[in-house]
Amino acid sequence: MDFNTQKPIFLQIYDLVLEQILNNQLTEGTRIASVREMAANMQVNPNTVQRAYTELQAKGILTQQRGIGYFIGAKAKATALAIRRDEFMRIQLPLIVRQMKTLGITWEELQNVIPVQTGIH
Amino acid sequence: MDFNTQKPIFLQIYDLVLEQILNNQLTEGTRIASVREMAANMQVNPNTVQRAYTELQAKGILTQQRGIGYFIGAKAKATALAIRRDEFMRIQLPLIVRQMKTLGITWEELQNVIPVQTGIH
Amino acid sequence: MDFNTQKPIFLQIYDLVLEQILNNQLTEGTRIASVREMAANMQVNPNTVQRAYTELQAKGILTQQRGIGYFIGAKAKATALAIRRDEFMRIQLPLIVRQMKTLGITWEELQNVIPVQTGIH
Amino acid sequence: MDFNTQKPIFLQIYDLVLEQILNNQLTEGTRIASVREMAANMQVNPNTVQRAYTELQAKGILTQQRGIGYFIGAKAKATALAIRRDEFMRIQLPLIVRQMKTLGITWEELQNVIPVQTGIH
DNA sequence: GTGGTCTAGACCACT
DNA sequence: GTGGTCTAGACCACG
Repeated sequence: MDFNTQKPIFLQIYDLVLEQILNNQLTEGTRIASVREMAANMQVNPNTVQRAYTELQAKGILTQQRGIGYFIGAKAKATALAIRRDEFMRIQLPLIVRQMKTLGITWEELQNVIPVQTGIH
Repeated sequence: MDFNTQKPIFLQIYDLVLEQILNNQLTEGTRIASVREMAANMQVNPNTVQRAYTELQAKGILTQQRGIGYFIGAKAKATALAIRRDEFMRIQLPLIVRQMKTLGITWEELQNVIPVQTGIH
Repeated sequence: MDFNTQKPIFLQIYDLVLEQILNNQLTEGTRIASVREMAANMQVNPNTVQRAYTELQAKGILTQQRGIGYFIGAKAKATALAIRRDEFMRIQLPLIVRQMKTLGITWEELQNVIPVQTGIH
Repeated sequence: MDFNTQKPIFLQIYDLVLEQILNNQLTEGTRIASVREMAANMQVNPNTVQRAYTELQAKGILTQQRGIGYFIGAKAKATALAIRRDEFMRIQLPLIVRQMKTLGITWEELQNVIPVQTGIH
């Protein structure tokens, strides 16, 4: 976890789980670390993890079995992908396009820069 | 101003000024609305405008003449463009690329969606 | 059992037994499944079944014969009905009436909707 | 607030606001008590109020103006009514119907009891 | 002043 | 053991 950024910790955990589902590191039906375990792993207060899990549950990514723990829900991967794509297309993309216009950056220019960046990492 | 978003209002003003400079709506050497005027226009607390102006001044976009007001600095347009491009290329672009990868979005797909969005404006 | 609801599992079992008594699926004097059997059937922790049985015993619905098992008590059906009716009339009905008032739902409207719902079962 | 019930306090506050909107005690566009004010009124921790407000905002009942406070949203009344009606019809009504069946309570019986109850209160 | 987040620690119901 | 709620108190960004 990155404690020195603007992004709330609970959101960082939320995103982490989503990403691990998209990466197949967490597969549908498996149990995810308990609130307390995750809190210990992340060096974070259990309440903070709780909040992330609650939001994930509200979106159908996690399901809960009482007294047992949280599990990756069925269709979690599809849902996660849909959520992310929607966010990207609806919120981020328009901002990007608008900014490129005012800055006079073209798509061609962009695609020339990208190979350099992705080649390094 | 959009009061119902997460983006701080002072940042919205900051961005607005930058954009107007890039659009030549504000040209170098002209006087920009006073803190109070701008606050009245925007239906916003003067403190908020003050903060935006202060940050713009720190970046050399605005210059202050005490008792007279704020002026668009020399080279403001070039500076604004440099700031924005740098931000975009160094910070935003890598995030975008990374996200597109995990979401499986291609550049071709993106360019198909964009005309629809930009066609509206 | 429904693990994904807010209703405690032990209460779900409690309700199930009551309902089966009212439906004559469980008749007075018969032996009910042992805690372990029921737990196995329901895919549930024996403690959970135990709790349901204990509460049923406290209300006189079940009687326990040590070393043999639990039995449906004499007058179980009458008791079950009394408990339920009392709960319904004293606790639930006033809440329902109050809510219908604030929502502007009439009894006529309700009875139009119900056939649709009950027609399915 | 009722601290001795099963119903979480934050939900009680949530419901209270919804009810006051339905009662026209809170009208669209007005500012609702700040988190801290409400917390003081209710003798409750600010975090608890915060949670209620956040959920209300997520449902579009409240809107937020940064640094100013929460306001009753446009269409709040209609939304509140829709939420409540949906809950009632989808969740509560089927339970009621099912219970009436097993208890052998008829609608006629019900409507005879109700005038007595509502007459008193 | 406003809301937003986080921690530490507690208590509770449930399995 | 599990999660759910709550408190007290703190710190922060924003207006």
